Amino acid sequence: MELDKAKMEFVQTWGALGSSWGIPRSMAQIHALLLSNKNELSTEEIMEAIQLSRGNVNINLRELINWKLVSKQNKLGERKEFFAANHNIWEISKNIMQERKRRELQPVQDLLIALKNETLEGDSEEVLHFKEMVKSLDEFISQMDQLSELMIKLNDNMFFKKVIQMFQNK
Amino acid sequence: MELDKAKMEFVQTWGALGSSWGIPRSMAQIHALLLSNKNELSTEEIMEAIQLSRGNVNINLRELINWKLVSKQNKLGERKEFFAANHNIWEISKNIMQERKRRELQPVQDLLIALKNETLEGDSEEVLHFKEMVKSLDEFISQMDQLSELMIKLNDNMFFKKVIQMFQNK
DNA sequence: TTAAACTTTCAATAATTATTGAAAGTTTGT
DNA sequence: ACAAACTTTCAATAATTATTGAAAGTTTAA
Repeated sequence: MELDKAKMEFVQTWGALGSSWGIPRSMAQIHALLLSNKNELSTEEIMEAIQLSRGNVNINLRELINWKLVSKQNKLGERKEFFAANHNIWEISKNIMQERKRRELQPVQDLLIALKNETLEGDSEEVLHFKEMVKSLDEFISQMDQLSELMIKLNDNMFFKKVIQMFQNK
Repeated sequence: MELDKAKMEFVQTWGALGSSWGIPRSMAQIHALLLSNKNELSTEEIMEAIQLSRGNVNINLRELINWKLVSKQNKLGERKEFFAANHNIWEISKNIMQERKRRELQPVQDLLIALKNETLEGDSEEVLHFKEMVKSLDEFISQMDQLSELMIKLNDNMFFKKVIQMFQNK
């Protein structure tokens, strides 16, 4: 198969994945294209490769930079800007997790904490149940949070593998 | 604060979270409502509480049942069906993870495996980079997969906490 | 200081996805 | 067999979200 065809298949599939997880398809596609390329690409090259408008590419590149998944590069003697993906899979996943946590999980945690501190009026058994639910959700989220922190620290591939193996036989 | 008000805040926030993660807002809202209630609710009660149409509630309840997050219940002497959430947070997260893995991650894994087995034509350095990228993504996904399997096994709260603590000081 | 090269913005539009609600379908009791 | 009670379906519609593209803005070099 032609390399370029393989790249485009990856771009499509990665775009679909993003899309079903609430990431704009174009953003995920641009990310996939940059991941596929060792070298940095210009806005024009991205537009051409995935058939997107200039505005779309511009906005989504900015977002990818916010997420720390892509960085701007300058080429000697070239006026225009080039873009390259961060190719470290651990950093990629760390940055995606951090960003989504901050944007989308934080509001939930904030509400759960607020609800924990509220005195609720109503049928006492129902109040008890609700409080219990809020508490266990909050605990669960905290634990996932800790687990993700842990994973970030354990970004040494080998060590991580060992940890998993170690507990796999439990 | 009134219990019902607290419930509705939770419903709204949970709905927004779902929405930003590619889960239909109504589905997440219905789930949140059922989580908030100890007792099972009828379609009518759900429609009333969240102001949704009968069709919407029906379809999203079916989906929640597919995801194993909700079950149908019968009440003695009542003809209509009632619905109750699974209240075990570990099972909830396990089921959500499994479902999303199956639906959305599987196609990516399939593609990555296919690409690993392809012979690619093109500039050899670029091919090498692309192959490397595919390989490390595939490895990463497998590891996350294993980690999630592990977590499912470690659904004993206490033990899980210990594991985290154990490595936290690393 | 000019103008070409390049980037950014954002109102308009398109595409996608979710929701409605009425009609059709099913089940149950008499 | 009937009809009331209830559930399901799905074409039409609404809501949301993403994308376009042309105009405005910026930077650079001569």
